[in-house]
Order: sequence, then C-alpha cells, then structure tokens
Amino acid sequence: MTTPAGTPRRPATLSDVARLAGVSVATASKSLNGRQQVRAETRARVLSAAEQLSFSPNVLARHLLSGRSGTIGLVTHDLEGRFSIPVLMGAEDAAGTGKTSVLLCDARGDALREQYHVQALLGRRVDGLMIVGARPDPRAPLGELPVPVVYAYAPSDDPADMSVVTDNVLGGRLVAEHLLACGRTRIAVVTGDATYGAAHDRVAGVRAVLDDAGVGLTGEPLYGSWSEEWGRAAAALVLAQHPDVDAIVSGSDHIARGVLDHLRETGRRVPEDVAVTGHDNWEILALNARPQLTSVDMDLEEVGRRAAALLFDAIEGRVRSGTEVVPCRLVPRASTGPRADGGGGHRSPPGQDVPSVSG
Amino acid sequence: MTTPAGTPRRPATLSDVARLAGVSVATASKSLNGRQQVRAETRARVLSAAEQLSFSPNVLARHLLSGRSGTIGLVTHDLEGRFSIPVLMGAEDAAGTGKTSVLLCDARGDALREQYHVQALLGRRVDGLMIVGARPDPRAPLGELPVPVVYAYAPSDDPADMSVVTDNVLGGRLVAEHLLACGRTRIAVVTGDATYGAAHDRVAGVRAVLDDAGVGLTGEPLYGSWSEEWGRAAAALVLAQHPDVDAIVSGSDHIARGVLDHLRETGRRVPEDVAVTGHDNWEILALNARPQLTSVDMDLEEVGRRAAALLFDAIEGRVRSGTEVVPCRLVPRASTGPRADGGGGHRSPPGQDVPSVSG
DNA sequence: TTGTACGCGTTATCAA
DNA sequence: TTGATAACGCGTACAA
Repeated sequence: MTTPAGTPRRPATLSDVARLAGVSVATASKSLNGRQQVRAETRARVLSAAEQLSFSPNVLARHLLSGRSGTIGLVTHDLEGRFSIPVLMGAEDAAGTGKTSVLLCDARGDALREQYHVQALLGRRVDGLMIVGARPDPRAPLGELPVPVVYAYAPSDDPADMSVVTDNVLGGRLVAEHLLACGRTRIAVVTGDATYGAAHDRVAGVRAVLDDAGVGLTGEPLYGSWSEEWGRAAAALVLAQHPDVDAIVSGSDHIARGVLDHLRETGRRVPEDVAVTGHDNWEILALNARPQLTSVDMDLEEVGRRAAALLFDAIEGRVRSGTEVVPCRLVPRASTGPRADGGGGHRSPPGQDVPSVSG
Repeated sequence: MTTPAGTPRRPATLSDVARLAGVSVATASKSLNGRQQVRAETRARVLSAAEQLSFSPNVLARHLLSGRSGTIGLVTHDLEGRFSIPVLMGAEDAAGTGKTSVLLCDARGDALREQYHVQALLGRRVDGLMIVGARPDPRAPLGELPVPVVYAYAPSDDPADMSVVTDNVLGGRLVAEHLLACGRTRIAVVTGDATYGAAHDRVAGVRAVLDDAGVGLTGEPLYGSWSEEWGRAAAALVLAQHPDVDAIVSGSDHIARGVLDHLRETGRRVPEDVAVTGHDNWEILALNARPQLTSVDMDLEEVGRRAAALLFDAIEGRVRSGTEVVPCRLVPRASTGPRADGGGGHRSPPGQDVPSVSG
C-alpha cells in the first residue's frame, strides 16, 4: 500500500508535502533538512507527509542556489577495453560514497567526440571532469575550462594539469626483484607494442634492478604486439638465442599466456626450468593459465579513486597540479618460484617432459 | 585568445550574455534558440556575445520548466564483468546520438545498493531507468516508480515490465546447424554453471536442431563452471566416453579454450578431427585461440541500444511491456569446418599428431 | 521587434 | 517556532 493506484506521475514537490502537512514550504524544508528551528511535533508531521508522498527533493532545483550540481563528467576513450573499466569503477566508488553522481560518456578515442561530450557535460554544469585515456601515454590536454579536470591512466602532457597514472617502472622493478629472489639470473624480456611508453618503462624497471644486481638482461628486450601469438613467437626466439634462459618477463598477461603455451609445448617446465611473469593481473587470464600466472597488479581502481579524490579536492578549491603515480604490486603465483636445481648454474632443458594433462 | 586570463570561474549565464549584447534576457533567449521573432542584426550580436563568454545554457535550469532532465539512470550490477559493458556501450551510444546523458551507478549485485542508487537517481529527476543485470536469469523487479524502467540482459520476472535479453536458444540452434552443415554428426555439449538458465537454453537449442535432424546429442550435456579448467576436464570426460566424437559445443569461449587446449595436447586436430565452438564471441579469447574460435556473438550492444530505445519511447509515453529478444549471430572461424574425411563415418583419433609449433 | 513578468523547486533570510 | 519572500537560470506568455 506504499504506492496507491492513483499515484500521480509527477513526482511530489516540497509544496505538496507542505500542503499535506498543513505547513509552509519553508517549514517543510527546514523539517526535512534537520534544521533546529522547528517544533518536534511539526517535523514529525512533515516527515510523515513526505514519506506518504514518497517525496524526494529535486536535486536540480537545489543546484540553482548552491551552484554545485553534485555531478562529475567522466569521459572515457576505451569503454570496451579492460583498462578504463577499473578506473571507472574506482571513480564511481569514490563518488558514490559521497553524494555526487557520475555522468558517463564514451569518446572512443576521437578528439572531436571528446570535445562534443565535454561541451554537453559543461551544459549540465558538472562540477568537474575526469578524462580516462585508452592507453597510458601522455595526451594533449583539453583547453581552458570553467571546471577542474583530472586525467586518469593517460596523463596530460602539460605538467600544470592534474593526472593520475600507474607506475610501470615500479612494475618492472618488482618483477625483477622477485625473480632474483627466486634465484633466477638469466632473465629475458618479451613485451608488446614499442610505441607504448609503458612498454619501455617496464623494461627500464627490470633493467635497473638487474644491472644493480650485476646480472644484466639476457638478450635485448623483444618488442612486438600485446597478443598471445606474439608471446608464443617471442618465446621461441628467446629460446633459440638463449636456450639457458631461466626466466621470461612478459609485458602483459596476454603475452605471458603465449609464452607459457610455447614453453609447455616444447617441454619446458614452469617454473622449474623457466619462470614466467605477466603484467596487468587480468585475472581471467592469469588464473586460467597453467600454471597460474605471477603478474603485476597496477591497481587501476586506486587510480580511479585517487583521480576522483583529486577532483573533489579541486572542486572544493584545493587545486593541485602534476602527475600522481599510483604504486603497483606483485601478485606471486605458481608460474614463478625456485628453480628445479635451486641455484644459478646452467641446466639444459628437459626433453620429452610432457606435462600431465587430464589426470 | 578564446579564454582570456580573467575568465570568471562562474560559467556565464543568459543574463551575462544579454547584458553584453545590450538586450533583455528574453531577446537573448529567443536569439539563441532560433526563434523567428528577433531581428537578424540583434541575433548576430547576441550570438557573438554568447561566443565571447563561451556561454552554454544551464540544462538544469531548463529542466525546471520542461519537467525533463534529459538524463537516464543506468544501474549496472556487473561493472567489472564483460557482459554489462557492451550493453552499457550500446545504451550510451543510443543516448549520445540524442541529447540525453547517462548517469552511471554500480550496484554490484546488491539489492540494497541498488535501492539506494535508484533513490539517488530519482532525486536527480532522471527521465527513466535502465537496470543491467550481472547474469541473464530473470530477477525481481523494482517496485512502482514514477519513471519508466527497462531491464537489460537480466529480464524482470514480471511480464508487465519491459525487458531486453539475448537469445540463448537461437545461439544453440545456430551452432548446431553450422556443425551439421560441416558434416558433423557426433556432437557433444560441454557447458558451464547449471544454475544459469542460459546454459540450459543453449543446450535446448542444440538439442532441438539435432533431434530434428535425427542425429541426437552425443552423450548428455556436461555442466560445470565457466572456466578453462572445466573445459579441459570436460573435454577429457567426453573423449573418454565418446572417443569418436567429431564436435564439441562449448557453453562459453572460456570453456572452449580449455577444450581446445586439451584436444591439442592429446593429439586431436581441430577442426579436422573435432570441431569446437564457443559462445559469447569474446574476441580477446576467440581470436587468440588456436585455431581461432567459431563462436556466437550475442550482440550485447544491440541489447543496450534496444533497451535505450524502448526506454526513450516509454519516456515519451509509448510504454510497452514484455521481453524483447535480440537475435544473436554465428561467427565462423577456423575451429569449425569440414571433417578430415569429409563424411560422417567413424574415424579413430590420430596418435602422435603433434601440431606444428614455433615454425 | 523587443522587454516585462512569471514560474519551475528549492533554500536562506528575515519578519511575524 | 513559523511563514512570507527573494533568489538561482531559463523559457515563454503577454505587453509594449
């Protein structure tokens, strides 16, 4: 009986509530907003009336006075991709805990579409804008805007802007340190598209740690594409040139899956003979791999949360600038671990060591 | 020079434009909205002033008059999952072509969180609501609401509501017809979680076609989980019980990947000996498979578009009800094709037919 | 052709 | 403690 059949289509207004409670709109407003200047009995009557009409205040009307709409615009360039989604979740998470809502637009990597959406969002008087890129490389910023803007995942190339990005160098470092701790010393790198700055950053992290340890990289990093197929091909190349390799650092989980498949099919044991690491910690790939894949989690949700936090701060006047780097973390799984011989010596790959399949 | 340094932080209002153009707000409004009751020269002056102040009308204020906010609320239950995203894209697509914006909320499968978000969205005076489920089974509807609601992917179990879903029976039919056309006659089914209605629907589609063709299913459908691991295990079960199977229909691309891996590793050629199909056409899995995977594309974006279209119609008063079923389509790839012997006769699996790897 | 005045739903100020 | 009123930004009758 909460909503009788005759419910009006138009949502109840404050006047409706006031009329039903037999008070003025001012008193109704005060009652509902917890103001102290109203008698308890009156407030109860108003609250009851509001309940009865299932009244919910019109946030839009409120905006006219406050100057804040309580919304932020989120423009993504990669809605179908897997990277922007966690960022978006983090932002929605941060916003949802407060009382701001997220207006979502997909610009699909098109600058014109982005411009169009930004204008539409400004027309809706969003309090701020969050721009989520499709790939982690820096991008040209939007022009001067009447509201604060934060760039997530793909930073603005203007250091005066606010940006939040993942830490790819650290990702490389964590992987290298982990492999050293596992006793690996002949470590090769197989990664993706060389036009991605992130690919180079991750390699730089690996290289720095290995150089410091006096171990060095085994061979030169192989750049290709972010695909399983390239992972298989690259693994073959690495094994041909460096048959004694004992670890392969992969630039993505996809590549790592390809590397794993090639290793298994050519009779190498993972991790006994060769350890393998991925990047992105995309669980759908990492957990279904054989063995399960050690990977780097970039904490994209945290990127989204921090970007949102930065934006909320800026909206309240505490504007900052520069690029904030969110640390990543290593997620160790079965694809890394101690070597079969426990040391750093040379060991020829096993011959027909077919892995057990289907019990 | 579009935005001089002294740009006021507060966005320009119609009064600002009117003042700068030396006219009244009414005239400014008419000029900007293309009304005919204004002199060309005056209009030009207003437009110029608006341009100069980079004026964009406050859509929220407009709402107070029109009664429409030009927004819809989109509540998803599976933001991290892969199914709701395409639906969301389709909805955003349909909305973006018009002038409505999408307010996004993630309820994460929690009914309370859903209720909370719905109330918040109603407070923002959304013109309609779209609820995207996490899995395709019917769900309990929201209560009576002052705005139209459409359920996407997961339908409401009340036939009086509007819902848009994928066609799982058709998906099964398409796969079965395709395999028959490829000359397969001993067709087994391996699928996922038996608590999913979709799993049963797909099986029903396969069964119907095979029964009609007088071929019948080979063995009983195997239910398990939507994982690669189950795909591998299930393939082993099928081969043990029915060594002469010549096609395995998989309930998802994940399962199909597992099936493919097991077949390859036990020396079966795909598709020469056994054809394999997936479901979902998740390209990241289907295109990286060896061989590339024939799959069913459920056209989730179309689900989103139709749901949005239905919602827009309802907002304009053309309310409908019932569940709309979006047809899916088969995407044939290398994992299906003619049998090695071109016929339906029995053929024992090859022995050590190791597939070529790494050239 | 242009301007004045009102109302949309809400909050805040001030007077009663 | 309560109520009348102004204001937010815009569109639109209606008057000039």
